[in-house]
Amino acid sequence: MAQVKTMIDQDGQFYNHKKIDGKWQKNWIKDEIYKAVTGSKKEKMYVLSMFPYPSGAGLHVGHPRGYIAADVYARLKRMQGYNVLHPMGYDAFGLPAEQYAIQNHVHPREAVLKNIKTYEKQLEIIGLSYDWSRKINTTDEDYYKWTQWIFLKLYNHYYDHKAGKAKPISELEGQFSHLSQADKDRELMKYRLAYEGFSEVNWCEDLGTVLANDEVIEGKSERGGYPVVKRMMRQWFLRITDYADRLISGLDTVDFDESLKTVQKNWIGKSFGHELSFKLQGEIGEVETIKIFTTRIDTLSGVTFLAISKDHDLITKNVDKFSKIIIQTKSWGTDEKDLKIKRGIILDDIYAVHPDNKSKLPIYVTNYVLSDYGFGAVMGVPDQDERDADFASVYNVPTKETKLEKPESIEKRLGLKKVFKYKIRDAVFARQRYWGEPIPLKHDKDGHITPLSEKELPLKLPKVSSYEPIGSGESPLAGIKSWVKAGYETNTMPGWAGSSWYFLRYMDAHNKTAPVGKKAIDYWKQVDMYIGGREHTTGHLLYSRFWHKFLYDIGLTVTEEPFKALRNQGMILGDDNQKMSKRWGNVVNPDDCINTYGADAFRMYEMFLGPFDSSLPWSTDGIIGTRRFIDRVWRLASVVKIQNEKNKKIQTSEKLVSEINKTIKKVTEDIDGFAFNTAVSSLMILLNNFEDMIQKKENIDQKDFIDFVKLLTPFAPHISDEIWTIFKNKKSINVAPWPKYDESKIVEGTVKIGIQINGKLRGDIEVSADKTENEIIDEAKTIVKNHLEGKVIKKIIYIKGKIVSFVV
RNA sequence: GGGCAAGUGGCGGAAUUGGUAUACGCGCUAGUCUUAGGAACUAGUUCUUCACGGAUUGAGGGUUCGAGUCCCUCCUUGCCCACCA
Repeated sequence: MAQVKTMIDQDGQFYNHKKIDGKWQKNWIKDEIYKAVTGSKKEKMYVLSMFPYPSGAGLHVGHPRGYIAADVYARLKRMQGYNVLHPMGYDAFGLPAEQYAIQNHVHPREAVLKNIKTYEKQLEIIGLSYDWSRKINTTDEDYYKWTQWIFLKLYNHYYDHKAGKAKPISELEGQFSHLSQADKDRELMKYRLAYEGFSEVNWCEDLGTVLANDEVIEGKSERGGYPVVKRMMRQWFLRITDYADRLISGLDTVDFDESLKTVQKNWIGKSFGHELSFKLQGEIGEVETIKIFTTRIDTLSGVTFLAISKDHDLITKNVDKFSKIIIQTKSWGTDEKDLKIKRGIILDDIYAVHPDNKSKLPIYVTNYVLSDYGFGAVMGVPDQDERDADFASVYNVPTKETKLEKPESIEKRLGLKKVFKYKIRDAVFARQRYWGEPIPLKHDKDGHITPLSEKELPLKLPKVSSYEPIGSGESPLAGIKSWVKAGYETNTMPGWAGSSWYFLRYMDAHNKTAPVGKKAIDYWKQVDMYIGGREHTTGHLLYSRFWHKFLYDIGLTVTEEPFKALRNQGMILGDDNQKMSKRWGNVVNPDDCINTYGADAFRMYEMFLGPFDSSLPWSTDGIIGTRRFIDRVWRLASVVKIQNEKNKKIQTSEKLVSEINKTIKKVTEDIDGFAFNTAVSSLMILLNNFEDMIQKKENIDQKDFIDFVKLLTPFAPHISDEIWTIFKNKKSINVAPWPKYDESKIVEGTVKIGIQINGKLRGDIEVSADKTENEIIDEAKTIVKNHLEGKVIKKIIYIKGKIVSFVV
């Protein structure tokens, strides 16, 4: 190694990342080498990182991990000759910007633009290969125009379950032509994929606003600790439940993590069972039966009671009769702790009849039956169901031994239907807030709703004097006279609206006549590789899949699924193994790391830390390792350069050529498989091999060295380009062809294999490729002859290239 | 309570999927060069033992010539969902 050092000293040069990083970042933009070309003859490859919500806090070292991985992948694909689309943008509607606006009395847009600026500066110095010409921002009018457009399409379509796809609502209008306008509106609303309805919200009287679930802690507002109650509120919903089956079946066609698929399937929660009506007897009113859903119809003989929720029709349609019960149930808490205690009230003078044995079954109003699943009623089988048993023991309901029966015979006897039920609920698509897309609908005085025409889009957010929700719990839009007078909807869209289709917009970011043009969607089709956090599994990812399927139905997209493959990154934790947060004071800023060690060392370290999908603690100490690596590559480059200038004919040793070919294979496969940490480590091993050769005064052909630099390029694009030019190459190494390996050169002359006796390692042996099995075994015997003395060999196992094992 | 992961040196982790455990990096120890070094380089570094040797992948058991890897029981940690009938 002494030789290496001397040469460096003569040059007096160390790698100066501060100069070189910025130089190449500028060059790349100037030469537009990362620009994706729609319609190119090259094969397309759409690599996407989940776009960020630009918060005021900026990036910490955990955020870029996914971006860097996506970038490494995109750079590999580009070098492999693909036409790569790798864009970036911002998801900027939502609560934090609005809070900031309220506190600082500025327009939320100002906060958003300020934060985006910070983000962009931080992203820039990492050296990511984005095509910035396609940048989007969900709060731009040119963008949210199309979010509103999609909403209108949802409003104007229904789901035809026979055809298995969405169809125009106009097809249904004929059915209701005999009705009055108001009745017709009401009927159609039951079919629209975007529909108006009511749902319970967390209402805080003192704050005069609706709160999200995570803003409520133990029945009190997080801010101020004021009481929070449930209240019904007018909302908009999207009928995602109509797509439940396709959202499940589509999972079979995509390359996602199996555990993630399971989470989505469980979230959708499809279960198979039966519906059954129990006749009521006694002092019954309007309601004559209680309908239940069960997945265990085979346990019917064990039913000893019925349990219904406090919102069941039987109660709500007999308010006078059950007024006492209604008052009592109101005091039942809804917190986790309250729900652990089973509560119930028996209905007097009224009971259900068992369909088989005609026994009288008591009916209880309980807190453990959900009102919005099944029919808000269950048959109680204490003998079989733990929860029913739990309840029965508290209220002394008798238990009956269950004789399990074949579902088919019960179906036949009672004439039951098989049905499917889903856990997933229709998605609430309205927020009583200012900073979101206005919902493009008009309410007439008589209650009739008129959707805006496409020409009227975008419906722009009006200026308001205050961003606080108004005291009625409605959004600030309800406080604007002209807005209300015009009849515009005062709810805005939720934060996930803009993010449910943004990946389509990148394909054709400046299209004025459609969300995405025909030519662009036909070429790009779908995202080939999507990278982001696992926390979006049941939110963004499910909603995007839903929207995409709808857009497919109406002919806008050309694939059923938006994302062909998905990879999740693990979280970067603080060095105290806790989530990085200001609260714990363990936040590490990428800017400082990059400033000290350079973008390449930072990028490599992020990838080297550990497996991409596992959560790992950050330790800035370790980054010195990848920085040393960068320095050593730099020194090696100057040595190789001098060697090649001195000698015209240079041949790299066979052993090193073999190592290079091995590494080409390994790095290519590892990046494809998102095993970045082992890819980096194999680059380090190869560098060690190069240095060994230098130490042995062996020469290295610069062509072979450049192959190594190419392997390095996806991880460390700056130094790679700098070395590339030092060796008098033109353009950028980032668009140079990826090296290919030669399988025949990987095979080494000799292999060391282990010798085992009864499974214990007792020695090893150097074997050349031309030796036969018998020769190897005989040689092995002599090596371990001490261990074999006086023993009879019962069996010999030989695994080529791995092991010789003697059983004695 | 349910589901899903995962337990390997002082630390982050690797192991061709049943075949030489601890690659690579950090840290640490010693040395070289240096006015100096918290720089760079060289050598060493799982534990135990002066050594020969022995032990070792959360614990215990099993299958196998051979187990970090497969099976069973238990323990621990992390994440997600939580009364979905």
